[in-house]
Amino acid sequence: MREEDSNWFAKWEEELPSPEELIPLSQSLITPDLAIAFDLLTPNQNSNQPQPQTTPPQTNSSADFAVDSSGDEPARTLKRPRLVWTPQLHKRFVDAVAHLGIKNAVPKTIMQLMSVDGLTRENVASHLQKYRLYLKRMQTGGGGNVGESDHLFASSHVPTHFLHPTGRQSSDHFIPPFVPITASTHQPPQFLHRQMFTSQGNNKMDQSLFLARQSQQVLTRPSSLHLHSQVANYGEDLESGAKTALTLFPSREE
DNA sequence: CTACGAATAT
DNA sequence: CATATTCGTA
Repeated sequence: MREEDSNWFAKWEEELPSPEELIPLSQSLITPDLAIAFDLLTPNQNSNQPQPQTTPPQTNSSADFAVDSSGDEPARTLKRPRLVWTPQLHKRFVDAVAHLGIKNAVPKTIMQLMSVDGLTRENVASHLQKYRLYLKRMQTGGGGNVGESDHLFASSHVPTHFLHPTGRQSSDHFIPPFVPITASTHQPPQFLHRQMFTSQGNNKMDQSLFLARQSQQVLTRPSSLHLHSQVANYGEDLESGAKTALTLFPSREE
C-alpha cells in the first residue's frame, strides 16, 4: 500500500525538465522589491551565479525600484512585469490543480503548491479563470477542433477527471509537498527564513513566498532529482525593449 | 478582513 | 489575445 507514495515522485522525475534546459536561468529577479527586501540582490553576494547584470539595461523600470534613497516614502507603486505562462509553468499549474482536485483548487492553494518564486495569487487567479473557461469550452465543444488560441492549454495534458464531475477527484492520498524548485542547491532554506522582514512595511507577498518556502524543507528526495533554480527572469532585450515581461523559464517543447 | 471569481481594463 | 486589475460577494 505504500507503493503509491513513491509513485508520484517517480513520475515527477520523468517530467522534470532536463538540466540542460534550465541552466540558462541567470537571475534572481523576483520582484525588485522582494529581492531587495530579502537582501538577495546585493551586489556581491552571489558568486556562484554567472554574473548577471544586476542592473537591467533599461532605464525605465530600474528607476522604479531605486530604493528610496531619497525620501522616506517608499515608492512602492511598483508594477510588476506581466507574467508569461510558459508551457512548463502551466504544467506545474495543471499538476497542482490535479493534485488538489478541482474543488479545492483555488488560487492561493495552487500558488502554494506550485511554489514558484515570484508567483502571486493574482497571477494564478487570472490564469485559473482562463483555464476554467478552457475546460468548460472543451466539455461542450468536445470533438470539435481545438482553437488555435488554446495553444498553451493544449500543450499540457488535461486530467480526465477535470472533465467529468463524477464525485470526488481530489487525490485521495495526502498530498505530498510539491517538489519545490527554488533556491540553488547550495543555499540552505534557512538562509531565506532568516532575513525575512528586513524592510519596513512589506506586503503580503512576502508571506506567500515564505509559506512556499516553508513547505519545502523536509523532504527526502532521490539523488537523481536536481533542484533547479526556478526564479523569475525578466525579458530584458525584447524587440520592443519596453516590454519587460516576467518569464519563468525558456519555453521548450517536450 | 481575506480570498474567490466574474467582469472589466490594459 | 494574454495577463492584470477591479469590485461585488462569500
